[in-house]
Amino acid sequence: MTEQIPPYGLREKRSQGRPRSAETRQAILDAAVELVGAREYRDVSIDAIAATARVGKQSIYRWWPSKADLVLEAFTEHSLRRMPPLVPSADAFADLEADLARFFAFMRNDLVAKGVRSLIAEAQLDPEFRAKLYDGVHHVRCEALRRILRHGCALGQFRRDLDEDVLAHVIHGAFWYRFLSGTRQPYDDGYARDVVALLRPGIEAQP
Amino acid sequence: MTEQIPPYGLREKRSQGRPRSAETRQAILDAAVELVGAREYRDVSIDAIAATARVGKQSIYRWWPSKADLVLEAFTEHSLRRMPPLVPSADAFADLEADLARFFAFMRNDLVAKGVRSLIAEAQLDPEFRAKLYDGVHHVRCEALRRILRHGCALGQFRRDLDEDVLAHVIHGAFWYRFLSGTRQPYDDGYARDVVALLRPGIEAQP
Amino acid sequence: MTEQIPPYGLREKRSQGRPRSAETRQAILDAAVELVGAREYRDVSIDAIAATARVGKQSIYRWWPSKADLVLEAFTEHSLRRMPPLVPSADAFADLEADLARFFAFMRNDLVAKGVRSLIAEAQLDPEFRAKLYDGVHHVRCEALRRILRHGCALGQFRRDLDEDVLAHVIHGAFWYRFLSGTRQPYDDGYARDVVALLRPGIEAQP
Amino acid sequence: MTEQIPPYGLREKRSQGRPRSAETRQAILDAAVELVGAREYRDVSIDAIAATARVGKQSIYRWWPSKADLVLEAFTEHSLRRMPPLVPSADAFADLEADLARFFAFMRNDLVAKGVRSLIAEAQLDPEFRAKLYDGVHHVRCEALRRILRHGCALGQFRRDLDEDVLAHVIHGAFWYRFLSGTRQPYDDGYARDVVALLRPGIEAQP
DNA sequence: GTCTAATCGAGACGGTACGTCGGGTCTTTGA
DNA sequence: TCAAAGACCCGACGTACCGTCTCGATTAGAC
Repeated sequence: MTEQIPPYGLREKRSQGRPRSAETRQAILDAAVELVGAREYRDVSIDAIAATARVGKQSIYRWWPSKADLVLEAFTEHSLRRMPPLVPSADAFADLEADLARFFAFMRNDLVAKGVRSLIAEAQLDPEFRAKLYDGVHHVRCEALRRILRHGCALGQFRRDLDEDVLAHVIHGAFWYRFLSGTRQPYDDGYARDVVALLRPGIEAQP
Repeated sequence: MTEQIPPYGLREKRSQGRPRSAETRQAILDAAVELVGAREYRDVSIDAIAATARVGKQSIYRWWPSKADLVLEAFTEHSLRRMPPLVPSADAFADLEADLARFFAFMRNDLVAKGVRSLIAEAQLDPEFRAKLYDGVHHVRCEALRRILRHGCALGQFRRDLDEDVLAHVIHGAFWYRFLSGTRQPYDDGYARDVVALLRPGIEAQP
Repeated sequence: MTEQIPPYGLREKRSQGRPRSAETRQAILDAAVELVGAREYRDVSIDAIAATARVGKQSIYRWWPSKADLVLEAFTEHSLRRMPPLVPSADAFADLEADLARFFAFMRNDLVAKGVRSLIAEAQLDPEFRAKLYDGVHHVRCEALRRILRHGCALGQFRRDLDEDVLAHVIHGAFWYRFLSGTRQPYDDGYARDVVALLRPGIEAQP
Repeated sequence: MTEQIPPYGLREKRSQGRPRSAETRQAILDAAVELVGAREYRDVSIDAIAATARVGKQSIYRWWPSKADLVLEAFTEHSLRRMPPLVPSADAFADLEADLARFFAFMRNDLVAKGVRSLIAEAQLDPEFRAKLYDGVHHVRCEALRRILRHGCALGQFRRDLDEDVLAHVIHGAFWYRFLSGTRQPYDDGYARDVVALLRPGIEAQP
């Protein structure tokens, strides 16, 4: 995720000196999630995270370059990784709709939504972080979608000449637009169905 | 736009006292655009805007409740309003693609992109501002799209049973995803063509 | 005292902008004296002074370059200026002894001693501040002594060929040594008498 | 010197385990002197001393309770002990002047002066350390002076009824005042001569 | 032609958070 | 047990902005 800092436990060489404390790390991540849930992201200060985690501020700055990076890692561990991959069925269109519906449901969780919104905001203000977020969130989702697309091609349901990127971005865009724009229309099961229905004729392999 | 404070010149009754200075107002808006262009939005402080505009800080707070509202108004006047409506032709699909391509080109301008990114970021962190931004930006674009859709229906090119909202959000989402997610794929004329081509079978009226 | 910052109320031009608040200034000085009295100088943080004075930290940094400068001004106003000049009598030796005894008594006050010790400490660590402290404290005392010396010469009690600086430094040194060195011998009326008695033969005009 | 911790090599029983490294001890003391010479005492951190000495921080804290104690020991070994006792001559006044002049010259060394100033500063802020410093520095000097006084008495040059403490403090005060107060007058051979000359009539045994 | 009240530039004010530094302790590995 | 390394908790630092306030100086309409 955050490329500079390898995930805890994976550093190649046990360097000398006192090793990093796993309790401290987890306390910080937990505090971050808790506070982002409890108040506006803007109003979550590093000071408050440190105080909540009963940790020195330096222990945060030692391992994460910014609040955004910390929150990204916190939410990645807390929730974003918790969406298990979909098991493909015999109907790729159904899989597509199910995957969308499942993702929509996942994002309707208030805590998750709040965290993701914060990350999106941060990403707009910092191109470097935008890249990190792409790798950590968007890229993962795109891969999931791509798997369904290839499965649909293999099943013969989808056209062979589809541009995967365009399709993936249109489908995901449908979600992100409703999530980010402030429109009041929901991203629910019905929306998932409508989106797939709208795109189906453009995707479907001709008989 | 900023609901609390009606746009300059529209307040019903100017009670006695010194009237608002138009130069001051414009200097503030200009300074805001200039500074957002020159550095990162988060590094643009109200103090800096006031100093650049050679204006007292109070003169900013008197008329705009926050930096975000100021920047929204500044960019609305500076650029967002500058996109004239498209004149409909005999081919609604061509109109759709042209409108998209035109909007993409508009957003490829660095200054505009920077301003819009800032506003999107702010909108994620503040639900109230999200609503303002929807009215000021997204709603306007949706209306433009709707006009094309209705024209397409009138021409008999588009299906009558389309859900305008779903279609508008899918189309716009295609743009916003590429703009916001950090993916490296461009939003250019080719993308506009691809998006319309992908959706065409789902939109087109059946013979 | 602090040369950069003219004493409050003496700045030549009423510059534009909100004028400096006298209440704020006094609250800061009072808080400084109070806290230096209540705990060790080292443990008096700028944060604590600001909090005690119910004042923003910036309001301290705006007017004093360091804690030492603040404490110097605070104690100058609080106590160091409070020692009224001695009225010369017909016996310059008695005047000398009385002035010393009076100064000793003044410095036996715990609060004053604590403040002065802090300032001496700071002065050792910072040559610039040492100069400020010399002007504000040592120089003032030297002047008082010089006045007595000249008076003694005028009366014909003191030798004419005395080196004022040497004499002043020997006399003051007698005090500062006991005050600063950590010796347990007191600086009391008896010590004032002994010092004057020891020096008398070297000072006295020969018949 | 540092009462809690007996000088290296004097602890009665070295219990089992790895013994203290003399190289480590010396490296720390050397680093302390080097850094105090190179920058301001207040800017010399324990971290920096440890890094310069290529030593763990704990190895410092294990043996010295504070930076001040470390610097006191470092300078005691480095320089303060290096002033050999004066050999008494047949003229106690000349001895007195020579001893003063020699001490002045010693303190005119920049490195020594910097170290001593630091220690004096620390002593003002910490009564406990003040006592240590008195024992380590002031008391030693007082003893040297006392020896000259007694020699002068034995020779019949000095009055028998002198108060040793008063005299010692006046003489030493003459130095410390010029050293500590920030006055620009020097503590040189001439000053030594002037001080002794001023005091001579008060000291000299009456014929 | 005053009077009056809001506006203007300027900048001080009470706050909050920042990211860094240093102190003194603790926990590893290794000698 | 000591030593080097360095992570840990803690608290202070000095700075940057925030949004509010208080000045003197303007300004145009109301009287």
